[in-house]
Amino acid sequence: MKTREAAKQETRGALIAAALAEFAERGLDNPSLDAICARAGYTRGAFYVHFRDRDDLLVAVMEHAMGAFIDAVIATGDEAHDLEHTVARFTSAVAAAIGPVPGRRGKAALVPLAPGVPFVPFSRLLESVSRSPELRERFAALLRGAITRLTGTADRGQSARTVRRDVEPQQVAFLLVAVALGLMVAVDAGLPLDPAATHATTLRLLAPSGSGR
Amino acid sequence: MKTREAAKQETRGALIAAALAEFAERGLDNPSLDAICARAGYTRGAFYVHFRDRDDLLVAVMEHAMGAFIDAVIATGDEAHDLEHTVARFTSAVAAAIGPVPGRRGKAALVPLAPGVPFVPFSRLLESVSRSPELRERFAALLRGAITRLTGTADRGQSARTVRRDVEPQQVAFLLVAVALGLMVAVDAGLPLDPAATHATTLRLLAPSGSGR
Amino acid sequence: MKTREAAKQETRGALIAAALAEFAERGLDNPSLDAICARAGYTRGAFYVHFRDRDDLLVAVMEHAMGAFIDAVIATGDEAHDLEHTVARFTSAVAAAIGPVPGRRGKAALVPLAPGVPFVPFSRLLESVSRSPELRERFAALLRGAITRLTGTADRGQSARTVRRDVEPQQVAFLLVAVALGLMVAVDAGLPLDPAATHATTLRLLAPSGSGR
Amino acid sequence: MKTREAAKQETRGALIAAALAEFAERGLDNPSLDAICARAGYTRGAFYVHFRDRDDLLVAVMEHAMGAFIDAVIATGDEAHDLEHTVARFTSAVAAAIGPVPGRRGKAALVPLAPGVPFVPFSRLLESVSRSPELRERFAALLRGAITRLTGTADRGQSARTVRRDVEPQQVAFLLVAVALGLMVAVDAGLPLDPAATHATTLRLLAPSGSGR
DNA sequence: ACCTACGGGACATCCCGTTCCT
DNA sequence: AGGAACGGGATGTCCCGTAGGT
Repeated sequence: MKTREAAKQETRGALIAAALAEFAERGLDNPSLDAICARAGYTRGAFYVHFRDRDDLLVAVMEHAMGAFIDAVIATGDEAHDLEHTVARFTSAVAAAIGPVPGRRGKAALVPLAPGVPFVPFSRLLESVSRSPELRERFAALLRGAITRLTGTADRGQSARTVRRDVEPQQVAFLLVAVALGLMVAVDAGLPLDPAATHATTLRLLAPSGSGR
Repeated sequence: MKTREAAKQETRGALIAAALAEFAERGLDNPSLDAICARAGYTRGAFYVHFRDRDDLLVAVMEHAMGAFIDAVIATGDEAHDLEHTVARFTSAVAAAIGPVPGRRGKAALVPLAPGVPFVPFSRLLESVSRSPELRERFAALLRGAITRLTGTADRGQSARTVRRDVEPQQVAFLLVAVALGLMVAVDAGLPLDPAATHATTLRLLAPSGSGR
Repeated sequence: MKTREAAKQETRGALIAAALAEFAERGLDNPSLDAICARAGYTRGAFYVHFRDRDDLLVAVMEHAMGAFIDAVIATGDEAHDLEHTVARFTSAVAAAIGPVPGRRGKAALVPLAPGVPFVPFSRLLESVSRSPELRERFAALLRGAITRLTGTADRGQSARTVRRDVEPQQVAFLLVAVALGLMVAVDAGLPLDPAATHATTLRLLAPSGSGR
Repeated sequence: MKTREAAKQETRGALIAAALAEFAERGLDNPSLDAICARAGYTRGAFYVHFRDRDDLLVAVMEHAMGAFIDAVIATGDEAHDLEHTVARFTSAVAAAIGPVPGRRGKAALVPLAPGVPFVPFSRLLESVSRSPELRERFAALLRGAITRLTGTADRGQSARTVRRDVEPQQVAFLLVAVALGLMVAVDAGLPLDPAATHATTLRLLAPSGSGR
């Protein structure tokens, strides 16, 4: 057969993919392990080789979802040069989170994972974060990273006179992250979001006082 | 006469109280209905007289929690005259949410219900919101109400020149609610919160441009 | 629906019947509880309402088989007037135990239950007897009953001069029961049985010394 | 050189001994292969080098037990010169089977293996016989051998006028084996055995008609 | 209104047989 | 030869929702 480790990772991957699909289609709690395993082409005997229990699987799945979430909502890497771009990005990302799944009225606010991959409701992500300490720490680290990056962005903005200078960059970053999270929650709850207006207002609050307009 | 109705409501209340305690102690999913009913001094037979199913109970319990949440975090009624008070109120409320339960380090960000009553993690509240459409609608209504009130507050602030006038009151209200929700999430995830700084920064962003300081 | 108790007994009966069929077809250990329950039209949830565990079911099934066993092999009730009849009866019964299931070469020596009902290997019966104390006691009681009846038969035989008088009736009865059991085991093990010869020899050993021939 | 083969047989022996001990202590089905292997100081990896599967081990173990059983109960070799000795031997052997294990009241009728070695209940032996065709055949062969030897014994007895001559020696042998097996079953089921009386009655049935007494 | 218990279904554990690896 | 671990399948427990019964 294969080389042990390869087969193992393949099985694990198939289980995670199947779980992801089931979670997206039927919620985080409804799919039975049997259903997930059957979809992956295995039985529960295989499952317990790779995961301690159901929660352990959930953590593994959410680890995937989390990176995508941060990528989409908070902004990644170095391409986020200015605050304007960043804010535009996450407002539209949050807005987009509702759009792509029109058939599912009640379950808006999903976290985009990867292109062509199913979604996971934001509240499910928080739920799993609150369940598993590991995931919790990982989520916190992601938020801290986002704050750090946004702090740099804000700092550069102040140097470039595109951001007002009477507020501390770190506080600005913290608030922006809070806003991003809060928007996810609000949209998840069904509040209508006007991305353009939210974007405009946020930028105006951050703009230097004399900046025309 | 009335005794029938009274006894019935008493049973229902006892079940809700027991559920609240169990939920706070062991999470939203772990406590069995048997455990909850036993704690209330009944069996599941009584339970199904008062609630359609487990989710129905959860809704009832969270309805309680929700009012308290809004009271504590978003501000209620008429006593919130100015934005400064309002913002101070919710930042300190969020901060306070961590304090009162020192023993449970990892499970911060709890929703205060009533004095002397157990707490429910914010993520649990979101979880149940995402589960039940009724609760979802109720939560959305609370947020809309908060936005409405805050819109009024912002509007009055603009008239009184304590709030900058180049932003729409409704957008400000929406963002403030988002910040409040986001802070809950962030604190829930374990991020450190500096209430004073957050408070100060928020107010400065909203202050009129020439407002000294 | 039904009147509680009726439905309960119906379910229990269906499970026992299904178990009996599965045991006869596939052995005592091979059939899974799922298979048995499915055949009865239930799930394992129902099973554990009626039986403590798998062994408990086995006991219940064997209780049925046991009565039939005694009926067929050791002789029943009052119709067994003389030893000749009795011995003829059990030798032919043991011989018959092999016949009716031609397809199953290796699994001879089955216990006839009721007409039109599947069979159970004698060794399976002993196996379950050795597992459950209740069943053990019940089996012992049956054997004691058989000995008692045979003692009476032998006694009457002695009075009628058809049975030799220099042996104690009780010892004769004991030996005859032992022979019956031993024949079952021997046949179960695959030894060829000549019912006529065995019958004749047994009777001759018991006949009075001067009895012709 | 020989070391390979020696080590191999040693491992196999250790596994059989461990299995024997476990079977005697906890039954034929309860002990897991892991438990047996651990007791022998190996893992299941070693096990499957020496045995095809669990049943294969059982056969190997019971092959041991079987010889001892025949030795003790049916009589061996050439020292069994007359029927009186033979019958005395197996009645006392069956009686002895109950004695040596006083602590385990409920589990009488054990098969002595070797001095100082644990016992196996007779029903266990039958159980395994009914499971494995090889073992079955081996058991049948043993019984056939016993019948052959007893036939010789009976024949000699008839020549010596110590056994009645109006019955065929082979039928006598067959019945005696059946009685031996039946006594094992009866004692296994908890019936009280009076060895002396059983012995005396059996002999009298076989004695020539005019033989005093 | 409340209890008892039946029946469905999920989950975690255990054990076996096999396969890769040493 | 022997160990490690993967994957299949069965078992028993737990829990939920419902339906008889008081």
